[in-house]
Amino acid sequence: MTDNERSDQQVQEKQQTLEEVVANRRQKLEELRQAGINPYPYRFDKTHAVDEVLAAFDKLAADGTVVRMAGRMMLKRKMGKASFADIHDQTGKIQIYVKQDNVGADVYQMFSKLDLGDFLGVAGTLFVTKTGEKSVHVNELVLLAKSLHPLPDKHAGLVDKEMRYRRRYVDLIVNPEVRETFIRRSRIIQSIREFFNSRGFLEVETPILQPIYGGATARPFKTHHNTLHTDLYLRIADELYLKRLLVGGFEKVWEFCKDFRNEGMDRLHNPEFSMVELYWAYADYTDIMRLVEDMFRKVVFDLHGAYKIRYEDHEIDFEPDFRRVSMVDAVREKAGFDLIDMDYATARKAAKAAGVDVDKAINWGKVVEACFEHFVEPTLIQPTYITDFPQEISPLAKVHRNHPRLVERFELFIAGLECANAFSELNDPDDQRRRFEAQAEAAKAGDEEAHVIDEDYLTALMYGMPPTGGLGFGVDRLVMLLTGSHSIRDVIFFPQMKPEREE
RNA sequence: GGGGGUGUAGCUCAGUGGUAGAGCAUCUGCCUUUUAAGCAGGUGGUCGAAGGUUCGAUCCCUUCCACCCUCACCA
Repeated sequence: MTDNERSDQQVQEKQQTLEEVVANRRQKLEELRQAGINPYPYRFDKTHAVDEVLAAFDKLAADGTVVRMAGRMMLKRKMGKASFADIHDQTGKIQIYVKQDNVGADVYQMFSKLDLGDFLGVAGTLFVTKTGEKSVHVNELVLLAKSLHPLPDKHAGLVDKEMRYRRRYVDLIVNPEVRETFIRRSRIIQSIREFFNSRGFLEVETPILQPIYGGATARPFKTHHNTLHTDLYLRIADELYLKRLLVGGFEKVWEFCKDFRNEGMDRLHNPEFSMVELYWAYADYTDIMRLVEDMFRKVVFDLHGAYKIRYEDHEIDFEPDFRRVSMVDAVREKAGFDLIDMDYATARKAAKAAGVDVDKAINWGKVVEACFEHFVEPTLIQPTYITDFPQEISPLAKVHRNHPRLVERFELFIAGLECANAFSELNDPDDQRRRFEAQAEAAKAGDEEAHVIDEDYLTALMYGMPPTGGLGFGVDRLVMLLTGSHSIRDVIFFPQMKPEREE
């Protein structure tokens, strides 16, 4: 080799930056095409998934069955004229053994140049190596898709959280536990659907684009319809539409809904998130409590085959009846004072003396809520229904049958997380109008999240809505609980991120 | 919005007031039962961005950007 040739070779060997690695893979792509190989063929006849092969390995190996498998090459160990490689499919990974004698020199030459990340299809028989690894003895090998972008470190994987969220597809390739979390998410959703459908609830769909938002207290995302020349809002809740369906004569409806709230983001909040809402005519909030308990037990058991789970250092048991305690009683237990008969000023004084921050508690209900959050909420580890909320903080719930200051409402807490919210729904149109008007006052006083008056909804109530129990729960939080995830971002495939800046 | 942390090669990470290192990936060679294959050799960086201090900054200071944690806010 002359000096000139040597330096040419060194120039050609330069491929350090990402751009150059990609360029090198493109070069291989071109070489494949020159050799008459389509690097992106159309299909592959696959007979077995990895888990199927591993489950029936002994029999398939003994029979000499030819299996046809496909997946992404994640590791490659080349030893001259024979190689091992690990192929991953959705169900797992398996080792393949590619020997020049078996596949032929041309195919082996091609295989030698394939990169980690390429998709392969192989056909072959099964055998166990000297070291005991279940493997595929490949007789036929085809490239199914060329990968141009290198994968993260084969051992350390991808750790950087920003990259994992922004490029979830890479996260999924290299971090198998992420895939497992999302498979569980899917199972949970299936289990919920089975439960409600089996109880005779009709799964329905209601608008995401709404002219007036409502059903929750939150700031909305606003958009514009060009042809109608009108502003629209992405829904913050489905409640008011589902209840219109009860006016219309449906008795048991529910919906899996994506809701959107234009608020802060943290480990429990993503601007777009999944809820289930459900409405049940002729039922009240005690019926809903029984329903929720049954649903949680089914979902937990379907997923874990047991009623006990672990979450963040707690063992949580779904088998016993969920505890029920009213909000003021819960505060009395922990704080030692009883708010139920105090007026606003007295309650506020008592709360302040106990160290509760009541600066923003503008009425009795808000004081009760502040005391509850201060003293009680963090202590609610086992599934607990907190019932009978103050009226001021519950504009869509019916007044309590035994107490005028309270409404028939509960929230379910598990592991300190708020996991469900339900009422005996307010169906008195005049009372509903008064509650909306109180919200409008609050909005005027600067509450950006107060309810807007929805005249059409009030009209619907005037036609008459049966007594109804209603429920809402956050699907993402339930998935967090059941998958041991600390952040909502770990149970949403593509959580909201700030757009990357163009450099 | 407050506080704390992180940002160095494609990935995972060391490191230093005198313009940088490892492992993996990648490239070349050898190797027909390896498995984080091995062995030998090679390439690779505007040390997040912009200012400042300094003879000299990746390191010290300021500001900014992104992400993480946490508190606050928030059905």
